[in-house]
Amino acid sequence: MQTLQFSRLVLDWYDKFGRKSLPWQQEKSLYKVWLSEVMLQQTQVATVIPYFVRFMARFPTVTSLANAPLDEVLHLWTGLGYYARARNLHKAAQQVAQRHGGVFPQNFDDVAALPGVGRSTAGAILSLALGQHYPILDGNVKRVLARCYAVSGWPGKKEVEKRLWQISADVTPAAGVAQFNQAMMDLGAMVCTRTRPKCELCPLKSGCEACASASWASYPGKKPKQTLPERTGYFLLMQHDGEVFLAQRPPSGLWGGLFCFPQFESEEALRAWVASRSIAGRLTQLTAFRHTFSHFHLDIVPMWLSVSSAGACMDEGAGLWYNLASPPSVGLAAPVERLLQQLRSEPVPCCAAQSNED
DNA sequence: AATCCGGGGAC
DNA sequence: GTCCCAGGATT
Repeated sequence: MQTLQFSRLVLDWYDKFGRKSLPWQQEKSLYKVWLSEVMLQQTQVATVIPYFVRFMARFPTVTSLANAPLDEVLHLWTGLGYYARARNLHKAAQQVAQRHGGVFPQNFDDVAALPGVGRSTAGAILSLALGQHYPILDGNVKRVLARCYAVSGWPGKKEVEKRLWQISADVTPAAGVAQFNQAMMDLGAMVCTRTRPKCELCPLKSGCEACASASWASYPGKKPKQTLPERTGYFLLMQHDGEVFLAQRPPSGLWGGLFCFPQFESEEALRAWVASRSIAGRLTQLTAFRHTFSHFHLDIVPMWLSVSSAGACMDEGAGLWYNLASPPSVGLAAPVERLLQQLRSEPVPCCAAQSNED
């Protein structure tokens, strides 16, 4: 299919069926588009919307975001995942404030230099907000192009990704880039879906190689699957009245900057930690559960401990006594949030309440 | 080039 | 349960 024909079909389809009323499409600005694009990395639209609305209400400008404490940014990000995005977002806002006088940059290299912004996100920001001529390559575009041009192989492979970028650049028109790029994402999300694509509704039906051969299921190629390793984590739920102790994770890595229960690789290590601090009380094991990451399973064993006084725990790194009734604005990992919720609904776990096990 | 980084939705 | 999603940073 000619590239000019390709873009015309896509643009005509966008006029009729494309999305034009998403929150970040209203009174469009570089700041809104940037924020939405970062939130949308590896995250679906429906999940992002409430987070985006809360963020815009709390941080209406890039400067207000730059001036906020990182803990508050992480707090608003809690549950959205990939927390490095929030740390990068905050750092990028400060970069805009310092290097660009609080005005979001409009030059590709400046935008791509912001932490958390790569080639695709930079292209999306400048094309969607300003109509600058840049291609994008997100999961939606990859799927549409891989099928239309029968590009085989997993896009995680360098060679495959390079080919898709080339095609994306080829089909992206000089005029109407904003509508075109939005349309490609809409097509991937609404028509050219992962399973059961609605080919009869697709403007590219006539030229799509996968449709012609009924082979949409083969594109894009799947990631070679691996069995996830299993690990066990013992969480210490140390409680004093209505407060539980949380320690802050190191700034980078898994759950970076978030507040979590002190975690140990074994029950012995946990007991040793408690004993070395002369903390008295009886440990009670709560119901264990599994939390799965993209690259391993974590079996979590919560160990509850009631203590008589709150203190003497601020030894290594930042820690805080988290008040269950009036929670501070800090970032929490999903399983920690879950356990805190459990403590709220069952203030005194089973056997510690001197009740029988049945 | 390969690995790391989450949580949730769709199925 | 599995797969994958509006990817980027790190090594």
